[in-house]
Amino acid sequence: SGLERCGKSCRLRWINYLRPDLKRGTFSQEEEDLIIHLHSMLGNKWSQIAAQLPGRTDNEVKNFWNSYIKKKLRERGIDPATHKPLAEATTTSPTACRAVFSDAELVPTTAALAQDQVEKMLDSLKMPLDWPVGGVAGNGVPESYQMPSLQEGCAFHMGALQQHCGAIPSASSSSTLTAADVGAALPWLELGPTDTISGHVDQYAGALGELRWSDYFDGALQGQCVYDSGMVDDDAVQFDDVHGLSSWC
DNA sequence: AAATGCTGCAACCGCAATGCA
DNA sequence: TTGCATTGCGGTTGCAGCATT
Repeated sequence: SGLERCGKSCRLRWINYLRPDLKRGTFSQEEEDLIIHLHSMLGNKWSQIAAQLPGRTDNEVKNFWNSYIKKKLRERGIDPATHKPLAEATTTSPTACRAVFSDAELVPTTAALAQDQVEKMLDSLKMPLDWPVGGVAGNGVPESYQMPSLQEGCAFHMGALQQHCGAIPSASSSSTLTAADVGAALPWLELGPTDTISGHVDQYAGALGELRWSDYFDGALQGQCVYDSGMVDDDAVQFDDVHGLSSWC
């Protein structure tokens, strides 16, 4: 054609349009699910998302998100930016503001957490608890807490933890997770000497490594998934602590 | 048939990171 | 170390094609 393209423009056109290995055509349901899943973990990291989709470019993924998925999620009452129900932004009701967590935000606890460790954790997080145990101090703060579901297999909301504890190793960095990482990220765990915390670290790292797509609960009333049922992986990490964590919103 | 609005997507823009002489 | 070119990336725009009025 008579179009004049600079080198940069040519390169871009090759990458996004002319490359022979591009898949083209509409996105499959599997690709759509994967994009939503990865976006919940990575945000607008289009190149990283596209890297998991053979034959798709970051530009294509970005356009697909902006033109289709975003709209679809909104129609389902989900905020595309946060992957949480839109209702959350307009209400303070504890039952209505239940978070929609992605796998990346969930880290299974260990059975080894002692009750005093749990209490310490909840206290350090300053959670507005709704299960105080053992009376209330003069300042109105419960003296101790009960977290019935904090047992093996339940999960924390990583976003909330991150606000209080700073950087927490992400799933993508789990391969390099060390005891020091966990200790630095989760100081409230007070895991103890190195030789005794390896089990915790292994479990933490292992759980991160096995995180999979699933479990987007709105949970407010029926505990149902806010996304299509086909997008749920039944083998996903069990998340059974929605009740308590809902009060964090 | 014409005007207007909407949508999808290729392309553009600007910035940061990287490579290299 | 410095300066320039190239590459990578994410946000945004322009526009063709389609739908609606």
